Amino acid sequence: MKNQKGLFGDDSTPWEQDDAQTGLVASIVMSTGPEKSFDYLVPDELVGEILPGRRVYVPLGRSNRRVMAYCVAVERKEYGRRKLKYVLSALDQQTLLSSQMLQMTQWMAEYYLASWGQVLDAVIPAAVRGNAGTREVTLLSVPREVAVRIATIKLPEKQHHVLTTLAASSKPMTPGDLADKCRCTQAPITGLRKKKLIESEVRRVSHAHFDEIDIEREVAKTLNEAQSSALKTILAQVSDPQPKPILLHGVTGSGKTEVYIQAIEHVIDQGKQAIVLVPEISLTPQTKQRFASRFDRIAVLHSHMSDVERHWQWKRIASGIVNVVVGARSAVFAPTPQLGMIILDEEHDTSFKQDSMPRYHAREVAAKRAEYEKVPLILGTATPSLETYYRAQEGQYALIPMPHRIGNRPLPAVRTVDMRYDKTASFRGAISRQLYQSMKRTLELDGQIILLLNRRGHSTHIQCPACGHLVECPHCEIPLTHHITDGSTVCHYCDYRSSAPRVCPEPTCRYSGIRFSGIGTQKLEQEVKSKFGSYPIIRMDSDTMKKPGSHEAALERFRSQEVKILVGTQMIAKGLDFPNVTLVGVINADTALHFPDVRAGERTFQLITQVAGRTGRGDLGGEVLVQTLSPDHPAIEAATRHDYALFAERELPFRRDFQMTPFAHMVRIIARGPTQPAVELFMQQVSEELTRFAQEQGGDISQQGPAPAPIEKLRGNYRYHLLLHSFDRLLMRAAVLRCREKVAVPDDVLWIADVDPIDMM
DNA sequence: AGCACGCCGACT
DNA sequence: GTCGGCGTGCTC
Repeated sequence: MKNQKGLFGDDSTPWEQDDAQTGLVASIVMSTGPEKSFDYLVPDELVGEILPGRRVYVPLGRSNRRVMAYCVAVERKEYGRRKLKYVLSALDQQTLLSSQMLQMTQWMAEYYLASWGQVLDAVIPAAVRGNAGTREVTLLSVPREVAVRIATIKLPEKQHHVLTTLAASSKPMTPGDLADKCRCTQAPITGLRKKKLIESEVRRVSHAHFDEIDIEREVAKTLNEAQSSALKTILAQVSDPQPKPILLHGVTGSGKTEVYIQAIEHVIDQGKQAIVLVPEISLTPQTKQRFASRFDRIAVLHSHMSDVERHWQWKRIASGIVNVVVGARSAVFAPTPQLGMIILDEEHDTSFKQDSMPRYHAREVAAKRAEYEKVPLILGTATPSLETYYRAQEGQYALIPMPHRIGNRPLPAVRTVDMRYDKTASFRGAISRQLYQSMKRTLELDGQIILLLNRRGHSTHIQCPACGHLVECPHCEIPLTHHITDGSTVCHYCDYRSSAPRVCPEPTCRYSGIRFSGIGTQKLEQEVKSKFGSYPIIRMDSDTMKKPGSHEAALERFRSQEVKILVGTQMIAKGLDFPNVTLVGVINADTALHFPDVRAGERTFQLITQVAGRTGRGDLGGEVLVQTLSPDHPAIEAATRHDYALFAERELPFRRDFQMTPFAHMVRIIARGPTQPAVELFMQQVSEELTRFAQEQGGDISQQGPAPAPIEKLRGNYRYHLLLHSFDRLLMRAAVLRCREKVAVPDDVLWIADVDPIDMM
């Protein structure tokens, strides 16, 4: 290309051009590079091809290098005296994003401090962007005016045969197919194309085909009174022009899924689609089948899908063929053309939060999408997140309580086992005498047992085994982390440091055996084997469940009752429905409780409640034993009583006082790099800039840290973090943006801002 | 993110 | 004189 300046007419400086110009202007955003949006002119020949929600190529910079970008708006408007370049070409022949999706992604970019383009990259699967499983083909057809006079055209024999064959075909053909059918080479075809008797079109076609899941049909179940009433409330929102999100707060086993299914049936009757979001781990065949047995034309999206299939499913959904989309987190972006409802099951589940940029929470994104599409969002759970519960309390969300199980089955009795006294009884294992006896009794009655142990490698808090006293930071009330190497303790929130106590600091106790404890599932498995060697046992944790399909296989062995005892981490706490499970044992309820995390109590409550819900589902009843060193902890106590309201009542004031969710907004800043001092210094500078900004603005932003992250070193990188709290979201956002602008980042340091953080490690 | 520009030191 | 190091700033 020659002198690019010439492209823009004259080279006069802006102040020489008085009149503002008008034209068709496309706003575009890039996924990489500058974050702001750019304006380009749409050339006449591309009008109708350059549309919002499609990708385009544009020239950028002095060298006019060709970059890919998303078109987010097209508008005929005055663009002042600026010189605008022209869009080069369109990349997509179809629109990838509806206007609501564009709005929603713009909101995501603003809220999660990401660039719009980066969000769009996360929303459109790479498989779709790359047109996986398709290829370009040339399709030949006979123009109408040629077809009518075909008999009158004088042609060599071969060409005539080819032309009549093609004209007789109902569909356009590829050159290869046509040649095969006419038993000739490409030569006559090329001849006809040259004579303009055959026209060609280049199109992208998919060669992929996947069979629909063929599953036994199931008929609708009759709803009980609570379910019918829930359905009625939901349907009222469906017909509301401005529907509210709904919290379906139903205890484990209250029959929420059947309510979802019947609500979806109504949505489908209206010719609309529903999206069902489930936690990552729940995408096991059971969930799949539950929905597939009730709906035709369902798309199940899961993480182990090939690019080709993902693209194929995306296209199917976009075409409107699919009635129901079931999937994890990212299914919230499913391109349903006429969305009628979003359901988010197990609303409290942390796997709805994305752990890479943009770090969105599917629940929040779903709420936004539902708002823009004017459809109801149904949040179902037995243990709502406090964020959702608080919104329901405030009337922002509608609330449907379902406090009883189906068939009025009682919730299982939950008993705590106070582990503080086992030490004196010269007992050293992970299984207390009470639990041992219950297990023995259960096995004798041919029942099944689930043992939960939430082992984490770094559960290095210090707790007195005699009195249960926990060593906490004097400033944050967060458990101090014990460093075995140098005998020190650190608060990973505010960096308070002291040396590890030799005796229990509790004046009435002073026990000299104070230590940090930790036992993993592997060790537990051994202990169970030595005690109940004659019974088959299976262990499920991330170590034993690495192979794809192993999860399903393990659960099948348990379902068939071949295996009597299931030992595992929190992956076994969710959604399993085995009527023969009559005993659940929580080996150490305190592991989640003493995480250096603002939600530690909430997590503990949820975990115990959810795992307790795995029993008492059949006619045999069920019992739950919770082993703990802190039986009086509010979260554990509330969980043993199945009393969510009690838990919330105690936890919310604490959250308010400490300026935490759901009252205040939080942003966690994490930096990492291969050299510890560089990361530490950088975070110091970030912290100073934040303080300066807050002072300058006279706003209230509180800071915890910087401190080394609980996982101080990960894959060779030192990690530091810093937690911001504020009631003013926009102020805090501005503070982070200021740091991005002002604080110089060393080459080997990487940092990110996590909005509404969940993972504090 | 790229890429040009530009302002310094080392070389034919 | 000019080749090339990478710090700075802009890209519709």
